[in-house]
Amino acid sequence: MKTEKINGKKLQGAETKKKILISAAELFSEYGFEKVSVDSIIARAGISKGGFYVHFNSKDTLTAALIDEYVSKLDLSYAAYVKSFSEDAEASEVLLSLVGKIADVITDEIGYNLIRIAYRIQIDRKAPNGTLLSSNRDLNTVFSDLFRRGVRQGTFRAESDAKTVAEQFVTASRGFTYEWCIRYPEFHLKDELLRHFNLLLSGIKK
Amino acid sequence: MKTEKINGKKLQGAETKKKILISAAELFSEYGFEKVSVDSIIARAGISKGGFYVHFNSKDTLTAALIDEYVSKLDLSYAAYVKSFSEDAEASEVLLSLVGKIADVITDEIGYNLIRIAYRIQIDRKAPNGTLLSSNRDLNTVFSDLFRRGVRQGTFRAESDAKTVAEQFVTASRGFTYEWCIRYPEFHLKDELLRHFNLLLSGIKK
DNA sequence: TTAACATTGTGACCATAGTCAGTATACATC
DNA sequence: GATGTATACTGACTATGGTCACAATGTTAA
Repeated sequence: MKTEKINGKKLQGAETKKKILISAAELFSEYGFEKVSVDSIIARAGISKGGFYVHFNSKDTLTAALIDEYVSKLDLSYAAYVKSFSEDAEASEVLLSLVGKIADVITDEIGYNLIRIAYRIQIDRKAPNGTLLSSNRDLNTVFSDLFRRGVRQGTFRAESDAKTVAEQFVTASRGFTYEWCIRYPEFHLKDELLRHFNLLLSGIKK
Repeated sequence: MKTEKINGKKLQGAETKKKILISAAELFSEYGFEKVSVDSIIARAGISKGGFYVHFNSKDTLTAALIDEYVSKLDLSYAAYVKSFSEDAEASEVLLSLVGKIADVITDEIGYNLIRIAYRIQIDRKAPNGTLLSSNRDLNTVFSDLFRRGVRQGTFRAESDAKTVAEQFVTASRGFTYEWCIRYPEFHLKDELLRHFNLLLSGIKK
């Protein structure tokens, strides 16, 4: 008597999906994301081609799910990082530290290969919209909180909406990360990001 | 007696390459960039698979060459656009107009599909480095000239190097265009670009 | 002239992502 | 219990980008 008979078809499906995710994760960590074929994943998971596509619309969808899982852990650390500063710390200084931290995480912890694949998948749009984008939602909040702190402290202009400014911060960060992907290794992400945010802070006009 | 015998092998090769480019351009305009296979290109060009790969390292390389050809024409118009303003025009106003113009060209003239493919090819890095990036070199000059004008007019801070600032402008433009690609059609490129450049101009700090 | 070399070109072949008609099984309804 | 339906699953098949051993032909040097 099999467990799936007791627990129903949906549970069986969920277990198969988990098997795929585990097999893929293993293979990816063994051979790297780009060298793993769908065939090798299904071979290890012990299922058929068609079975794979019951659970994932594409190889990219699976990859996105795994990357998302991995990256979302790191993403949580941003809020913690900001909290490690004193409440009285200058918003602009915390902001620049955070941006530096983001650059470090991207270049050192996540790494070029993973980021490049994630950014390619996003532009191909084969993975469900926002699987990878959504991980930046937390970051959005962190940024808008920091902006509000600056306004409260009286050092930031209060003209703009915090949410809008935060979105621009995230977009700029992602944009510079894209640039890093297409210019790697010449483009120094941390330097350029900090330069840009410095410019954003002080402005160009007198 | 064939012309290629008179003019040598290299000319023969060049003509084949041209045949490929023309066939591909025709097919792309008939069916759209993504629906054209290498097989259909070589069928129309009347050559073999191997012959194709003598002249192009990948399908993306060919596509990049065609996109580059198409886009480089449009790119020239930026310098002309800036020249259409009076020399005395406020640098910041010309800058914002230019950014708006760039957004218009991207969204209306080049279009979502082409841009997305170009940006994907760049991230895949199968096309020779800079085939598409280089088209922004002119834009770089336009931006740095504008920045210098602002400094000369006394409205811009003179702290930064014009070349560095211009690079940031180009990077930010490209970054926001990437964002447009992954968020299309929700993300409004022109609005967001203008918003960002406005912020860059006036700064966040008081 | 001949021999070595470089370049263009051929087409069979491979790798791999994705499709689809059909099968099997669990569950709901009568 | 029979029937119908939804979901999971199978595996052969297709589409397509790319490779490679080899052939043909032009070029250069002895």
